[in-house]
Amino acid sequence: MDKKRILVVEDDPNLGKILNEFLSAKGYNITLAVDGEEGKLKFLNDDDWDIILLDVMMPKKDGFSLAKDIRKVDKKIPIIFLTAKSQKENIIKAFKLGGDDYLTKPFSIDELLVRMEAIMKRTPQKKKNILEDNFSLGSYTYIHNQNLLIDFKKNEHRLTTKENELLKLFCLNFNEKVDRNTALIKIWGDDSYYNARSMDVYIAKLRKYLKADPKIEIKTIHGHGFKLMILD
Amino acid sequence: MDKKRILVVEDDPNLGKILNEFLSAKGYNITLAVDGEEGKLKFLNDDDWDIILLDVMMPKKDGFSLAKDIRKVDKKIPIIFLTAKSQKENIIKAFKLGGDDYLTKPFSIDELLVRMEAIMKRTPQKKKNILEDNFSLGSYTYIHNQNLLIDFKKNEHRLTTKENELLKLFCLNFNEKVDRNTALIKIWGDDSYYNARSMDVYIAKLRKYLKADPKIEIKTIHGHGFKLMILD
DNA sequence: CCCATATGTTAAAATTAATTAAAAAATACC
DNA sequence: GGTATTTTTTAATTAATTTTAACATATGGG
Repeated sequence: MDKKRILVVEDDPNLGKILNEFLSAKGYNITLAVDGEEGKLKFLNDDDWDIILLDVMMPKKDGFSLAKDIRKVDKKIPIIFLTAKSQKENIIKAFKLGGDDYLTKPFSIDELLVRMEAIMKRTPQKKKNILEDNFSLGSYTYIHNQNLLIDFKKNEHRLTTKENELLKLFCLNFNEKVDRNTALIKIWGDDSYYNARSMDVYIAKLRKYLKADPKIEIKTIHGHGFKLMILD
Repeated sequence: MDKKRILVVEDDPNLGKILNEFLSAKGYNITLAVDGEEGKLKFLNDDDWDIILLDVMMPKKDGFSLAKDIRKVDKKIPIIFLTAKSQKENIIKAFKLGGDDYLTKPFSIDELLVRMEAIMKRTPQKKKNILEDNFSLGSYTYIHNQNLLIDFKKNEHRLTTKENELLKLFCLNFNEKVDRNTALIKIWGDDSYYNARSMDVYIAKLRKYLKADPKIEIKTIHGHGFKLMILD
């Protein structure tokens, strides 16, 4: 089984080091970021995190603000806040922002571990295996890391970067809604009007590629986004 | 609308009363047990709890022991411990027993609420409000995830997103009242005047689609909402 | 029975999405 | 380094969906 991947965003190098060593020893794969902006970059740069630990007070971008940005793109990834100050309003705010837990420093690292595990126990496994090699999409085969979409007659479509990122996002969220904004921020970096129009063009392209199998549909959810699904 | 059901096992009558009143006011359905044994009986006597709040120190049967018994029967039901003493070993033990959170008295009741909601957000809904793929609606067949309403002559109506969400909500609550506000908040996000008028337009559309079968009716409950039902 | 309010219905307006083509930008090739 | 090719973005048009508006009708309390 793959190691779970944890993004730790923490500006205190001591605590960062402790977390890194302890959690690595427990079999996790740790990535450390030392401020909110670096945390955001690392988060966006990758898409198979299992959990995120966020310091609240940090340079450049605080943990609450980062959590808000993360939730725009990913509604489900577990987030635990680690913080020095623990006023009641802050705790409530942390959960309202979509946080899953809130620990006040200094905390027991054993407690952090069991709390992390309790949350992850309730979090559906990421479908990273689905995209490991060949993803079967109706009568198509999709090999995302070769940008290849192959139909049942072995005709190959070589996908461009953007086409591939979009299709990959849909496959990772197969049968689930993908919000327009989520896709725009993840793939284009921001959700401006013109990027949205550009995405619409790519949706049309993907639909054209996929039309040989009438059972595959990129369904529009008006005002929200899209859903890749197979009809039966 | 069905309320979430909470089993509170707490021997302190004051705290029990506070929890009952507060959580009831927040729209939950509370059942109170005053010791571990009563808690166990009430838990076993019913099988659609949404979350369990357990005091640790209680007469007859302590919270840890009760949690252990509950986990023998149900691996998934969320459990939150509420306790006066907060030694590190106890916290760890609580989570090792399958607990989902651990609050030390006195705790903020608002914090309890947001923590409960954070856990339940990650807990799959009970099956009872999941619609079958092909829902038989009088002489129609409704395939909600394809936005299709098919009449007995195989004529298809492709429903728009809003039409579909509304019909789906009615089918989930077939033969039961759906409040206007419930529908507005679930589908439109808020219950402003114009959204309400918009919903009325959609009600008219659905009635038009469904008029081929005179037995199907979206009944108006003046001042409250609607009820989808079949006449006989 | 009246009246204020809620709901029903239809059409027009506004918004959002789909599609196609052309322009611009990026990349590959010689 | 310049040119051809591919990819991406912008633009313009069309289509679909949703909201607003205007007016009709029904309901229930006083």
